Amino acid sequence: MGRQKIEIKKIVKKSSLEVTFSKRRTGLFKKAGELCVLCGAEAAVIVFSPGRRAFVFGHPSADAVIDRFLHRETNSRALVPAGQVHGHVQRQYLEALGRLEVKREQEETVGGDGEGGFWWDAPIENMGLNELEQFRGSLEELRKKVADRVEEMTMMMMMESGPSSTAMVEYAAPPQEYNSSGGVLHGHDLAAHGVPHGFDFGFGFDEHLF
Amino acid sequence: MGRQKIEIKKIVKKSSLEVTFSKRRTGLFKKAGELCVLCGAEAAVIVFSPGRRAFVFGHPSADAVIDRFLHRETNSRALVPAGQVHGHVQRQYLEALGRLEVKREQEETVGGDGEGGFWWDAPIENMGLNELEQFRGSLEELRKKVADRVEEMTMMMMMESGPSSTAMVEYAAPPQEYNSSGGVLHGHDLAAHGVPHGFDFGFGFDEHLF
DNA sequence: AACTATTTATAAGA
DNA sequence: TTCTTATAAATAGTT
Repeated sequence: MGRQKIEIKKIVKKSSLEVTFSKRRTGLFKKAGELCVLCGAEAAVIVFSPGRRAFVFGHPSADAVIDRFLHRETNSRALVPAGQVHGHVQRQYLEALGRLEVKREQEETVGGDGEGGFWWDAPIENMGLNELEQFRGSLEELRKKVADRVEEMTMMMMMESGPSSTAMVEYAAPPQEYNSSGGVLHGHDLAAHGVPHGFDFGFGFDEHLF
Repeated sequence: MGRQKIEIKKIVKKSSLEVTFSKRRTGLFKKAGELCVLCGAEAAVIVFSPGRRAFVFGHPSADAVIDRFLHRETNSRALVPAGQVHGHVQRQYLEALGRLEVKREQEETVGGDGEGGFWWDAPIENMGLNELEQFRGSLEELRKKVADRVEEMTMMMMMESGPSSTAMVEYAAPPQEYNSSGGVLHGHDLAAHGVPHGFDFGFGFDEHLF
């Protein structure tokens, strides 16, 4: 949608990638907001830039939508686009497990044009089940943290009110940076997430941020 | 973007609303997918139609992105659009609790054009804390179900493989209905979500679905 | 950041 | 509902 048609393939030129990411993320959030208003829908959009920065849109809030989604897994029906049902379930779990030590090819300005496929298309047959166990353990831990959080919430709920609305938030990985507008919610406030958090699988990558 | 410009306000004519929701939801997912491919980003989009049906887009999977989001709450910076920070935290929790008995004004073809505000802007001061307890209890229940699910997964993970890709899934609240395309994964399969599920608060409304 | 030439998305209509 | 088509929007390449 511009001076020239582009193929939907990874942009290699970093500067272009950044500007495109910025423009399209904005457009995506706008679209999401319009959908909510026009149709009375509720939506959440979470986007992680290749630089690991998280951008979030939510109406009425990302947490509300995410919670709603996470709490009603039963009674579902899938409409997978192409012909890809195989490995779906499996892959989701792999992802949930915190993503394995599969090499990730991003930010590397892979000169050529070959798609090469996404990293999560990597083989998984050899994966052990210990991750599964780890997951179970983490969940148990989660349960505990939630129980504790309930106490905190009990307090917090007593002291706030007033209208709110659609919120677009950027969760930054790095300590300081990127304050274009709006107030800053501090740790304590942000800790109040619908679904308790704070448990981690211990995985992660070190990439440049932008 | 069509024969005629439209205002971004809730569509009252139900038939139009359904068509618009469908078209725009599709467009939103497409945009999200393009953003992921073009920029090497990861994104998740969750949309609940006014009929309470959930549509989900995710790359590499909604769960992966959601998990990643939920696990890194610290170091955040908020960019709230208007001037609305009040009640945010609180509201998030209310949402998480499964939404209270706040009258929901949707689908009702409220003739006029007055916005009237969203249902979630309803007062909440009178809410008790019993819901909180119920939440805690549900979580405990969740933990159990997850533990069981781990067993199932152990089995499932052994028998699937092959490339997959970005997945668009529709989670339907009602038992049967709405199969426009793609294969149908049965309960057992779909139960395999990154973040365990299956617990319910017992709330809910009965609305038409679309 | 702004500015347009074009490509896309999509509101109506069939 | 699925397909057209006229237009409104989004945005790629530039400045």
